[in-house]
This record gives sequence, structure tokens and C-alpha cells, in this order.
Amino acid sequence: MFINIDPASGLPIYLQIAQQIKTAVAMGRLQPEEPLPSVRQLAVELAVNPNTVARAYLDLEIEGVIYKRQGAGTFVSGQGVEMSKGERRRVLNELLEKALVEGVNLGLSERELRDAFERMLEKILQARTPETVGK
Amino acid sequence: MFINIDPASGLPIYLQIAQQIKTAVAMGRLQPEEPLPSVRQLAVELAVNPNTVARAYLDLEIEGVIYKRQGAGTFVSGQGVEMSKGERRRVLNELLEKALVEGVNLGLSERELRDAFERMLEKILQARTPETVGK
DNA sequence: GTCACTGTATTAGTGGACTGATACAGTGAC
DNA sequence: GTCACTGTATCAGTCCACTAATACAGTGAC
Repeated sequence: MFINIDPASGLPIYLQIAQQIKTAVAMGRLQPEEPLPSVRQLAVELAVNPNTVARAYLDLEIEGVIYKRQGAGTFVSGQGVEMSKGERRRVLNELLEKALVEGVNLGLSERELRDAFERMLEKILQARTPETVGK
Repeated sequence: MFINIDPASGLPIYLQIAQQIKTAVAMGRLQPEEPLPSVRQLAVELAVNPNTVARAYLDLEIEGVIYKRQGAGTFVSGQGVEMSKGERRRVLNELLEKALVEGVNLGLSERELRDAFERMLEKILQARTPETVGK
């Protein structure tokens, strides 16, 4: 798989796994209903404990990014994040505020902030087919 | 001061302090060279240990948001984050990616993402005078 | 049924993040 | 100099996040 762990990052292993899968799903590198590697398989590959992978999968399941079936495996969700519109906006706004506060404090100009946003948005959406984005 | 601690947030106290000050600086509610409350003063106000406040101030100093003078006090920096342009972009991009990945996985449309960004950017920049934003 | 695979639960150990008590050190008004 | 304020350093305790070892339980091909 495409996941790689950086022991020096300081970020917990399970979060590194979760984050990378999340990004892959957002970018369409992982398609809905596509099976993920089993917890053991990925654990061997990354040389970590199966529970660590399971922890990452659990987080992703709670967030609605993937779903699991006992004995069968783990799969990418079909777009279904169960959250109210308001709640979703709140989460997004929190993250955007954090990014922009940081950007402003770093002394970046309004122009630079906009450019960076546009570039990142493009990067994430480019690989997706139009109908898989939003509704 | 305007800081308030939410014990239920799960976020460490010192991070709550640091984050709120950071936001205040970005929004211009705290002006360059403006003195911050002393570590003891703020500690009493928030009912925490002075070291906890000091820890928040230390983080902010390392990031370049504030500066301290032994025996004198703590002050808001005058725009001086010492970081290369490339490094600053990298930090911003990381945060933007996180926000957008989340937004896409939440099923928000490109339009909604753009709108949220514009609104947040506006909110943060509105209180600042033009010449204090970027260069 | 067996077998080989799935995810799950339990339990435990280690490390370090977080906070606090307390003593030290610098600054500036007087 | 004193005094009242600054931030700083040291040390210690507690809690829990993180990871792991290991055993349990469900699924599906055969």
C-alpha cells in the first residue's frame, strides 16, 4: 500500500495511518466500496501491531470514512458521513480558522493565502471525477 | 482578559491559552508591542499554575508571535516570524490540506469549500488595518 | 464440519505530556 | 540599596495516550 510511517514525525502511528487513508479517500485514490488491506496485512507491512492499525480503522469508521464487517474486511464508505450540515460546517470552519490564523501570523498576504487555498483545492479535486465531489 | 478555559475541551490548558492569543493577534485584537498580562496575573485569573501560562507564552515565543524580556514582561511581536518563505508556505499548506481533506470527506461541495474559506478569511482580516496584513 | 482468513476484546507496560509547588533570577521605580 | 513586580528553573506526581501480546469471535470458501 501507499502508506508510509515516519517515526520521527512525533505524530502517533495510528494517526499517520488514518490521515493518509483519509487523504487518499478525499483525493479519490481510494474509491467507495474498495477494500482496504486487513489489519494484520497492513500491520505486517508497516511493522506495527495489528491493534495499532485497528485503532486507525476505528477512528475512520467513527468519522464515517470507512466501514467494517466482522470477518469480512474493511471498505471505503460510499460518501456517507452521517453529520448534520451545520456540524460539518462547524468542523470545517474550525480547521480553516486554524490554517488562516497561522497564515496571517506568519505574515502571509491575503493574496498568498488565497493562492495557496486555490492550489490546494485544485490538487485535491483534480483526481476526482466531478460527480464524486459533493452533491 | 478575553481568554476562557474549557475544562471539557480535552485540549491542554496551555494550548487553549496559546491558541486564543494567537487568534487575537491574527485578528488584530492584540496589537504589536502591546503587553500581555504577566504569567502570575493570568494564572490567577484562569485559576491555573503560573507555569502553565509560562508554557503557553514559551510556545508563542518560539513561534515568534510574542517576545519576552526578563523582569519586564511579555509583548506582542511586531510582525516578526523568523521563518523562510518556503517554510511558511509548507506550514500553511499542511493546515490547508487537512482542512480541505476533511471538507471533501464530509461531502461538502467545491462551492461550499470556497464560500467557507472566503467567509473565514474575511472574518479574520476585517478587524485589521490593511497595512498590518502581510507586506 | 475445517480452515484460513477477517475484525474484536482484554490486559498490561512504558513513556511522556501536563500540571503544579517552590525556589531562583532579572528589571525598574523609588 | 529596597521592594514589588517580571520571567525562569527544578523537581515531582499523576494521568493517560500509545503500543503491544495474546486470546476471542465472526465469515465464507471448501
